[in-house]
Amino acid sequence: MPELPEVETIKRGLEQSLINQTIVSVKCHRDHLRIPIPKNLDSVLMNAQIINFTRRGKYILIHLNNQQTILIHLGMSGKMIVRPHNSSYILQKHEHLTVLTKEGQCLSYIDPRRFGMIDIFPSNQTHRLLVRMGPEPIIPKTKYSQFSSYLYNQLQKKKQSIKSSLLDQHLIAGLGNIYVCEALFLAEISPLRPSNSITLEETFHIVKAIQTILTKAIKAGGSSMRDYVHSDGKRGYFQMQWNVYGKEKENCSKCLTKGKKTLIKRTTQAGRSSFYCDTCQR
DNA sequence: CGTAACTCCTGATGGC
DNA sequence: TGCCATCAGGAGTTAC
Repeated sequence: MPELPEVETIKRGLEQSLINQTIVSVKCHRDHLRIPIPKNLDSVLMNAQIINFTRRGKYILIHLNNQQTILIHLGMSGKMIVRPHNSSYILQKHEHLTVLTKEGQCLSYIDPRRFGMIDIFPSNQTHRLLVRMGPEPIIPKTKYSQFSSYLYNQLQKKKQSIKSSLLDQHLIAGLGNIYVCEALFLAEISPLRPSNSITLEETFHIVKAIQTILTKAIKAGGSSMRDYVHSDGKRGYFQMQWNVYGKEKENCSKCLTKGKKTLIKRTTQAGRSSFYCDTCQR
């Protein structure tokens, strides 16, 4: 389940191994993922040169020199792997797209659960799925106040839980279940709180916590990329130490440092698990 | 308009 | 050991 840091890590990997390369082979092994894979994907990619890669929220954009951009989402189980191409290549299980470059690299899109998507749109436009997306959460310190005001104003309009709001990509881009749980723990805010009960000061804490957790995760992802040939987002997760996510019934680390023993709780919100410490998080 | 439920999918896990 | 039920979850879409 790649979230912003994993997607960023993958994007950087792709950047380092594929930029300026020319696509000479495209093999699509399936007609749809979450949405149909465009029928003209082959013809758009064929002979195109890759200008660069960007990321927007959890989407990766591949900008081509033919005025077309490829939009990629990894869903929950998607990954992209780049490796040198050789003739003994064996198709991976759930590999839906294979792209070869003139320079000898092989890019594979693999997604067992097929919640991901691949689409094409003209480079001078914004893809419809990106139009209403909220701002990127990683910002310079000088913009924390401005961002907090924006977020606070949005939260004031919402009755749903702060947990659900932070997962809403239209409010903030890039956060998934794990990082929302962790950010709320750092900010000492209960995931159960109604969004409109969060004060401006608390919003500021949340904004800071999001910065901290995402920056740390990207760093972990970057350092865990053995070499840029592999663009496997999961590796980033493995390096991270979670405080609450997946830690139901384990001791809260923050409480332990204060000599208290509190067990992490798990609850379900909007069909997703939330993990939190009800002593630290209020 | 906002919110919640529904939907897609496979692999891992737990109970019997 | 096998089989079934359950869960995991991103996010667009639909329904209310």
